Amino acid sequence: MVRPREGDKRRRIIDAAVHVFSERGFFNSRVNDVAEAAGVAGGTIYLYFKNKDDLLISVFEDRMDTILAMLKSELRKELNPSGQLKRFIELHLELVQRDQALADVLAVELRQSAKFVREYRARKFYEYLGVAEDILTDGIKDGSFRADIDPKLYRRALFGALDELTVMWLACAREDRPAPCSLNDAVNQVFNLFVSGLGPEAKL
Amino acid sequence: MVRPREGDKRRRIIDAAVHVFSERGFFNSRVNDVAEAAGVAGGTIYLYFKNKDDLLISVFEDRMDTILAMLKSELRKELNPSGQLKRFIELHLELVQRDQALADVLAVELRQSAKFVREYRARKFYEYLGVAEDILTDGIKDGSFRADIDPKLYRRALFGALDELTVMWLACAREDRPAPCSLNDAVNQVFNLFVSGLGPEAKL
DNA sequence: CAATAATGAATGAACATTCATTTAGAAAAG
DNA sequence: CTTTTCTAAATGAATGTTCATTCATTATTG
Repeated sequence: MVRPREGDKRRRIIDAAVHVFSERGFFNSRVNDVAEAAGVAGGTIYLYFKNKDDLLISVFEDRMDTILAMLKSELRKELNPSGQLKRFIELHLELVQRDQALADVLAVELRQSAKFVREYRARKFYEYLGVAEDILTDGIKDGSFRADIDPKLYRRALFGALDELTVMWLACAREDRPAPCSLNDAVNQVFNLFVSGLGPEAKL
Repeated sequence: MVRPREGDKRRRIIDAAVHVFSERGFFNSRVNDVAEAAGVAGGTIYLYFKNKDDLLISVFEDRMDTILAMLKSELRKELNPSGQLKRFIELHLELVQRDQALADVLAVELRQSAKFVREYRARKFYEYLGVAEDILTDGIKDGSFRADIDPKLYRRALFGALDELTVMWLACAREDRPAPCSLNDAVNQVFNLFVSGLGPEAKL
């Protein structure tokens, strides 16, 4: 059995793809751009990926594996649903700051693949939503969240809110505008929104 | 002066584009598909629009004009920020049900144009966000909303939540799955979320 | 020297856009 | 009221470019 000659070429290609896609956008990126960035010949991409769409989807799957593992392990350290919710928000927004290229691919570029949006079932996206849903149902069970919410709907609302903030943040970064607020502020605002809403007097 | 031969061709093309784009997706739609659907020759598109991207952006602008006018006139009928917020949510989600093709173009297809996402400043999108922001600041001013929220952030969270619900709804419709809940339920859930949060005991 | 990995030049399909030509209606002329 | 002329509007076949993808060839390694 012949091993790949150097390092994991598949990994190198995926890493390169994150950066190329986030810089030029998925549709403006040539497969050869990714190859070049990975230090590999154009045709080599096709030894590891079926086509350009498959490469994008593979980027998604690869990174989501890491994110989901990290997310689950971090949430296990939180004792109650409220703390988990806060940590969930924090981890989502932290990622945006720590790895803007990845955030851009996940929040913007992925939506540009018809394959992804329409055909491919993003099992790992639903897994991410599932983590949020579990926090909500646990919270309902132990009385820390009201019982009359629809967790399927709330998990989407939560994801949508975080995703939109991500897009806003990325737009600022791309245009060298200052971030609208600190990470900590954003986490607190979103957490407050979801726990207390707009109501004038917060319980806490 | 020679008038256009029949009806407003520009309008016919825009109307056709909404349907073609929502059915096949922006990138899978040929300019000729739109022309055919509009009962017009391929080249005619280019008498009214600079290019394919410009057509997409024109669809956006055209429809947003209508939506913004309707939105503002409806909100004027509401007496307090709370009522306005509820109506805002209602109108957003109502549109998704009433005109799925349009909702799909606004929530999904538009994100597929690099021009739109990266270069074109969607003034009318910010106008839409501005309407939400005004509701929030009015509410803070008259004491119905807490003063420690960041309206710029909350308006995004609100839009993001509604947008994500839109995407969910459209996915269901496309796959002939039943809607996750009634329009009324969704409106109440989102309104409750934003006004009262998840806290176990709602004020109301 | 197999057997597999990698290469990158060549291919060909897809499609946005162009533009030489045609059409239709308005005005002018008779 | 025809007929002719004129011009903007419309047409759609042809163009040209842009890549994703392929595959015959070369390199590597056990």
